[in-house]
Amino acid sequence: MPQPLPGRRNKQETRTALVAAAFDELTGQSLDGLSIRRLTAAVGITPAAFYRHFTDLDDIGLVLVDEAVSQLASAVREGLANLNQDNGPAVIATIATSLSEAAARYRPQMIFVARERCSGRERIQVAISDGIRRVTLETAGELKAKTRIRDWSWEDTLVVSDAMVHFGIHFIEQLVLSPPSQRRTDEATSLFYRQLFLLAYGADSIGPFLASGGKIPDSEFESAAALPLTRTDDEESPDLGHNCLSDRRE
Amino acid sequence: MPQPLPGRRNKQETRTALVAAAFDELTGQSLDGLSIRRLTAAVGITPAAFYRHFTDLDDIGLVLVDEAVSQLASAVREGLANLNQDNGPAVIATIATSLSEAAARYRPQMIFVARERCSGRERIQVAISDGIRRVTLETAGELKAKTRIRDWSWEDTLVVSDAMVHFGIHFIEQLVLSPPSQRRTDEATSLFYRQLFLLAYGADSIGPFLASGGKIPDSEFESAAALPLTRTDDEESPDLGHNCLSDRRE
DNA sequence: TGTACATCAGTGAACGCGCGTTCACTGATGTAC
DNA sequence: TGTACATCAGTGAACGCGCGTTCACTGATGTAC
Repeated sequence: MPQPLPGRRNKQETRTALVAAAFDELTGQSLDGLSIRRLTAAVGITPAAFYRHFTDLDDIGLVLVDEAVSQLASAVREGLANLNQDNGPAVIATIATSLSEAAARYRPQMIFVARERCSGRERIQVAISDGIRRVTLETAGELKAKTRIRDWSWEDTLVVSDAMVHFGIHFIEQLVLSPPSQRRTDEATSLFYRQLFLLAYGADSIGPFLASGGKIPDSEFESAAALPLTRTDDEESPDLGHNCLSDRRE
Repeated sequence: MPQPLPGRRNKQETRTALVAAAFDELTGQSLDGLSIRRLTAAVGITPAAFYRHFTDLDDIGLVLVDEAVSQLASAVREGLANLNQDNGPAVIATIATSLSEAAARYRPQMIFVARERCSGRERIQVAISDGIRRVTLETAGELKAKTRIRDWSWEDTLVVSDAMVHFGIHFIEQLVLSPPSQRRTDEATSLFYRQLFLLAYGADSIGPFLASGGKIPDSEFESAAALPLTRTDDEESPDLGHNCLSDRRE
């Protein structure tokens, strides 16, 4: 039975078209401004038909989040693929290339992430934050697996991966939120490149300090002093799994 | 003539109330979802009266940007007030304190900045980006004036200040975008604190490298290679002015 | 092969609603003389 | 002090519009026998 199910003629196609049209519309406005009527008009169906596919705007929004975060995660994963501690500049260049390719190829998806990351729609915002969190965790896993950071605590590693991911998001935002221009692209790329460099230098510089039993002095910063900053070798991995991003729901 | 102008009874008061009500409404939704009718109802005037004060939603939006960016800039300026190269941890703690105080005191304003920074309303987005750019420039000026970074080129200094500002925005976003909880606040503070530390270590570590005539190798990163990374002492300050943020329009 | 039936993606009309914006107006305030 | 006048923040009714959602329906498709 390779034929489509009875009566379900092109349901999946229409659904896909709706999602694509949504990304397209959201290139120029926020989810709050999306309208079911305009969306269905773009796909060539009646407004009422929308409800055959989604229960409401938040429902399709979560699908958008899923796809967008997924593309972001792929780009990051690709960028980190040949992470190692020996050829820093090349690794950083690879990361920058992966992200800027993703920004070009999946521009609507990246715009969506940037825009709705802080949106007022709580479910959407939470879903995106969770996705980014998973990317950050995976990045931390890669750092521990492949760089000198491997001796750091998970917590300190996450400080680095969070910084990397946010530099990356900042980079993508710059590439994607105004009409692409070569000059702006070059500037953003150069900025991202140097920021990762700065981070690598910082981590390298703190690393030996920690390894020699040192501790970043935080005594003067009372309210955050509760959290440890020392090196720990035997710490448990957080609820991560190195390919936590692979198990996409289908 | 200390009395109000004829007929203008409480115009300024009403206007202020509208702005306040707008920030209040925008705590839970984006500018795209704001309605003139709900806004005026919150203030206790008729929808039509809105047009005595603003021409449309974008118009009041620009006023919101102005106030919000201004509060952000004040917080950053306060945080940087006693920057110097000798007591890193204390300086970083001061910055963190200033930002988290601003997040608590001006929560609606900070939410607005976070949310509309990538909004689809171009004029709003550009206005916020410009504001953040000014904060970044001012931060760079402070770094050059008060830290070891003073020997860096403006361009490289901006790499550091941009990173600092975006860590700061990231920090504020975390404090402000979900209901405040002590645990989350502590975690975000600790993260911000360590990220600035990492940056400081990175800058310190690259600094001597540059000062000894070194150059960060970027030969493997062709597309960004056009931009210089060497130390330059005689470079012109960019269009900045150290108090470029002080000349608010009244 | 032919007929009766089930499925279900999409239709089209209808609904009530909140929206932005306009307009002639009101009435409190202050000024001119 | 009193009167005529100008100013203008706010009114309230009205408008046309696009919105989300509902509902009984249609008609193409595939299945049972």
